[in-house]
Amino acid sequence: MPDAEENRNSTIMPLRLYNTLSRRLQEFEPLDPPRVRIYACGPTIYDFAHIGNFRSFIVYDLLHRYLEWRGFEVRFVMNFTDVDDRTIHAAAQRGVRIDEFTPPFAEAILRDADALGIQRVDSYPRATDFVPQMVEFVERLVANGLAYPTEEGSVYFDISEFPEYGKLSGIDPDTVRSGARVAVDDYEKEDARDFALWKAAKPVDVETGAAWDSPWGLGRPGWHLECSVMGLSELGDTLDIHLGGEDLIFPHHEDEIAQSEGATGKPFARFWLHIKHLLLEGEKMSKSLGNTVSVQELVDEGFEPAAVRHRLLSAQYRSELNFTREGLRGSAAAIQRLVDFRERLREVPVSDSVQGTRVHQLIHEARESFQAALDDDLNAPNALAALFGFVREVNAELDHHPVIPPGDRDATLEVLASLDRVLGLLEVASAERALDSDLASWVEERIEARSEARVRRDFATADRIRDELAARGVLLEDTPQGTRWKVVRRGVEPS
RNA sequence: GGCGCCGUAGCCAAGUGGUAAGGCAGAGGUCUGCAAAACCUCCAUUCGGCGGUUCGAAUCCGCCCGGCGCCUCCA
Repeated sequence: MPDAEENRNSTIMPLRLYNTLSRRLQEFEPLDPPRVRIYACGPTIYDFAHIGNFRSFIVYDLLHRYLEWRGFEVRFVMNFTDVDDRTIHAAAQRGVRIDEFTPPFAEAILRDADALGIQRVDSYPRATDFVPQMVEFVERLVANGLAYPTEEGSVYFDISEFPEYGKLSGIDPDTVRSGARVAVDDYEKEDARDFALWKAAKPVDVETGAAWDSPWGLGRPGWHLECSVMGLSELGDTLDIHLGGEDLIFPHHEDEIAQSEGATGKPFARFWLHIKHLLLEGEKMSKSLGNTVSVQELVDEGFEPAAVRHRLLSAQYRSELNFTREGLRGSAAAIQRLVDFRERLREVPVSDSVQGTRVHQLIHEARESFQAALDDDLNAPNALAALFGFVREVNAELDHHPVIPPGDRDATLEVLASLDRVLGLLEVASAERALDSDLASWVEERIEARSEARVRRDFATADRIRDELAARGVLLEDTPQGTRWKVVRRGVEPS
């Protein structure tokens, strides 16, 4: 049975999401059901992404998967910012053009995203592909009296013409502290709070290929403008959901609203969701502190991507997540528990002539609480609790029923797969555990030798073989159906 | 200075008025040649501290302590 149909029909409770705009939990219903249009602020591709970026991307993915599981038809767009101050300066430092400089970072991010089981979205627009639309958009704002060009060839948004400015962040523009960061701005705005839509080209922009012709001369789009134009171009005037990191609320998203609504006269995004930053080993992680860690580095340390995924899902997206190695080891164990559970089900002896188990009841309860958890503003920790509670209960049933009806087994495997279409944990773990056949046949050969030794009751030999396999990361389990084996990777041991 | 968030067991983390989910780690037990896996039992009379409201508070209010975010281009 397809999830979408089943879950949509069984839906009693609405999905509620915390909307930064209203500062409340709100029932989510798309403008044009069952279609949902989502725009997520993606990374600026001037460097490799760290685990903090991926917390956001994992939450984007959780929402994406859950909406689909819920039966919505999702169109999901995430941009790559490939022209802004940072990409230009980084490219200039290396003496290359931005179009040579940025692509490898986008590729690296997608590679890590794939490893973490983040579903590819429908479109990954790059700002540089939308410059004509951006110019046109700025012209509209100027025509609407919301923007003004300067003599040097920049165009600024005039926030005094947009009374609702501040409605997302709650910031009153009149009280914005005129701080050091404003002072470094070397452009000629009418008001320090106005923001650049279009920036007159500087020599470094031209050198790095980051300058385009416009009615105001050679220049380049401002960062805020890029996201508005990509979002509107790809999804239409009103988005159902706009996603981003909490740091983007102000000014980035505030400015997106001002521009977009100023240009279209329609609400830009109905729901704004913001993902809280994570802590790394109890400390703020940032490039300036030099304590960032990447997905690849964690993999090199011996952690599996499925464990990283589990850890990133282990806190609700609006609460702080303390990302630690110790926690990651716990996640690896949790993943192993799931993998073992599925394996146990796949191998459980079945017969039509035995009494049924409680699994149908357990399945019902698990689905209910799983959905209730995610309906509650994507409470992934509670969804995980529902899953693990189910695993424990079914394991207990299996302990009491060595043989079960095939329907019980199939239904259990089915619900496991269904919940995992949202969580993606088994999906990622399975991809990781695909083994080369050489290792597999060697392991099979050693197990055969060990089994023979056990039959002879030569346990010394049997244990030696088991140790030999363990040294290669292969663990054995003797079951009534014979010896099972698995490869485990739990990350580095604590020092 | 302005706006806002958080502090729950060894670790991670749910719970926002009715008497503390889940995962990891740990202890004991069942099973096993021994293990592993699985299951069972135990593991916070208590939720940073002190007051207050209430029949009842981790949950609401106040103060204090500690940690943190944003305030013009950091997910």
